[in-house]
Amino acid sequence: MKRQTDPDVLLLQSAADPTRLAILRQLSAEAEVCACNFRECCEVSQPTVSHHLKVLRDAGWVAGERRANWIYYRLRPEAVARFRLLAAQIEPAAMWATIDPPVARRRLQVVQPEP
Amino acid sequence: MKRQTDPDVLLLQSAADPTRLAILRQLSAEAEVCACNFRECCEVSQPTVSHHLKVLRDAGWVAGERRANWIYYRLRPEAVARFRLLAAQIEPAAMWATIDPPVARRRLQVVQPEP
DNA sequence: TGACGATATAGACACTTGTCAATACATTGT
DNA sequence: ACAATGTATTGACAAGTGTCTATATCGTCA
Repeated sequence: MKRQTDPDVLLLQSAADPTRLAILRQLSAEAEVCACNFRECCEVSQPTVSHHLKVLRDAGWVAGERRANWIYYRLRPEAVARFRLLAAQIEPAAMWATIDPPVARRRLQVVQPEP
Repeated sequence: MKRQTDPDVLLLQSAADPTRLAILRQLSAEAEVCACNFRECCEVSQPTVSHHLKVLRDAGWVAGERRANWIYYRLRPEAVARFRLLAAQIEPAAMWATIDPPVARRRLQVVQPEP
């Protein structure tokens, strides 16, 4: 497969799973959630929760803080900000971009992700 | 794997690929792109481009219009809007959500995706 | 009609991913 | 030190994904 060094792709991939999106939604509603509570909203086993939390941690989406036996997770604002920036960049191009005649095979100015 | 009936997950999954994100970015810059031109920005074969365009079409991200031999693709504003709504919903919860004492094992109010 | 170019589909293959059971690790309390 | 509880890791497996080559389909033009 293609190497995915693009951090935006990583951000999207880590969010693009039912269980992980449920975790992100829960963290949007509660600010701080104990790891032990994610089993309820996701209906998966404890190791699976742990696995998904690791994916989200590695992608920068969440951070966990240990308190006694429990680890409380929260959203990382940097990831949220990056995600919103990405969402803002995906938009129908302005109308003036279509005025040139539709010439097939013309050379594209390839779009690059933001560093 | 878990069934993914959640349309937001579908939207994310279809965007979470280097080639497809490149396509979406190109369409954000150009409003209308001939299918034949995507090979340049993605460096993949023609069938692969076609495959990814199908994924994006099925997810509602893009629509193609045939003109003579060529098919011109553009972003669908509905998908863009849905994506932005999703991005707006993922956010660090408000501070007042943390005032209750951190009780492990408390019952969660499970967050559901918007219909 | 037939040739040509653009796009889509089919099939195959390597690789990745999500899941679980079993186990290890960490922290608290007896 | 030991038991109990929460979390992480390991290893295995089925299922999904991205890519290609080969081929089919669609539209245009001579």
